[in-house]
Amino acid sequence: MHPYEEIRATLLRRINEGDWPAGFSVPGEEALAEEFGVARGTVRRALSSLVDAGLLERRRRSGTRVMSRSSSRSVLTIPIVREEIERSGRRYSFKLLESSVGGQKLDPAGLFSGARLRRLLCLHLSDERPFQLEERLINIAAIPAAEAERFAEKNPNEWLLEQVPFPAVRNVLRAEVPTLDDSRHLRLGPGEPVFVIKRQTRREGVMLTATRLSHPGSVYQMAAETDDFAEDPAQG
Amino acid sequence: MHPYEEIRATLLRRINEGDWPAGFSVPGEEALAEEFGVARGTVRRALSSLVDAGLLERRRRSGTRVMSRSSSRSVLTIPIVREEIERSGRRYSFKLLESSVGGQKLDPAGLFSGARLRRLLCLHLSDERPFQLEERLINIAAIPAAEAERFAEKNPNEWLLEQVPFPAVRNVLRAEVPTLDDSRHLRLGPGEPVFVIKRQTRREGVMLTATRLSHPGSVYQMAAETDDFAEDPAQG
DNA sequence: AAGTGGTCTAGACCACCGC
DNA sequence: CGGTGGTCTAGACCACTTG
Repeated sequence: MHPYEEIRATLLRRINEGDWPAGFSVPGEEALAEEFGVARGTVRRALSSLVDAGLLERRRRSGTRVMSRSSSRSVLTIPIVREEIERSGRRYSFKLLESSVGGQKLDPAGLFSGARLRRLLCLHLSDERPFQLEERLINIAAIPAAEAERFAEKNPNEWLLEQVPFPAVRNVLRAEVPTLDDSRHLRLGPGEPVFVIKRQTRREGVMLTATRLSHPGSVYQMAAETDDFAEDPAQG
Repeated sequence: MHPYEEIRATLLRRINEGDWPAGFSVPGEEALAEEFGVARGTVRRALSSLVDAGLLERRRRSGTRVMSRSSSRSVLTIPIVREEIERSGRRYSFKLLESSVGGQKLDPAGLFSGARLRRLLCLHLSDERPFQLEERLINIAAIPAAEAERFAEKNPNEWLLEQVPFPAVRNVLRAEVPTLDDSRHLRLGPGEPVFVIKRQTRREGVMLTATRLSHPGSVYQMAAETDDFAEDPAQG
């Protein structure tokens, strides 16, 4: 175990066991470096890790303080539909149900401020069973190739990742009563809700896509963990 | 803008514009340091940031490569119920509905491997309207004070955060048909689904709590963003 | 065996901000 | 103004893994 890991673990223990309660003013970096017998950079690295995790807050001149935990940050890993299905041992396929090109009438919420848009409705299947219904708007000005693309081989999701591999993404998660399209295409049980992800992607401030993904509630779930959860295996 | 930020932005552009496609072998840290005219530590910092974001992968001896984006990692911020409600300008209150102490019969899934458990059923209200139903199991061996606590002033959530401020957390999110308890307490509309969070917390490998949180689907949603989303404001 | 990334050091200077 | 954290440097040595 490296020095910075031990220092991180020590500081974490002091916080979680109440030695350093919320609001406590942590010794300066120079002082900690002396206490642990390391260079300032090493103790800084341990502190940074705890700042990223939301346990500490640093401010110039006034020093480092223990945060009161008002929220926890978990990492939500959002897989690619096809890979998610194939990893579970099922066969993936998709159908393009609707496709059109247009302007503001496709974007009632005004997210794209009037740009020309490609609209797609696409169903993703797991072993021939409906798994995800995707309704997507793509900004043609930002991604010109989106106007003519047929989406015959590649699904819109993966095609877009080739155009812009790592956009900035925002997801909103909801439990909803199925829409008409949902009921038509997802083959839901009676009373079954849908798990909805509303996603926006941007690159350098320009809105690229807005998407609504709906899934049968009985077959879909997402997991989110704090960074330390995986490194902290349950005891047998 | 600091050198490491500019370097990060440059590398990001090379990846997103296809100069460095998935699988591409990035020049070594020494070479990049020379290209940008900085110390190796500085270029390393930019690389680390992209590794954390999932864009790059580093391996000793074989070098740094561009990842193919098989998933995206978003940060899910999970607020404290009371603060979430009060921030929206409403009045928070809660009711302890059921409370008991027992062993394995409370834990059919066997998560706690037979430990003595405290079980709570608790309703959280926003302006007197049901907002969240909480069913929680607490490991008494790990948190002895949980056996006798009355939860009269503080709700279980916040009381536990005083005992263990920063546990490791795993959340599973689902859209579900309401259970009997949900319908009884959440005052749901006809056909309205519930948004369910199943949460486990651990500290140093020991399971602390297992909780099911259910919310009326019509009033609840969660948001998850990539790190760069906030820094990348939409254009007017 | 060698070359890559991973860690650490000792020091310098800067930027912010509370006093 | 002074003291804190923030950035950067130049160099050393280590650890892993692949050829």
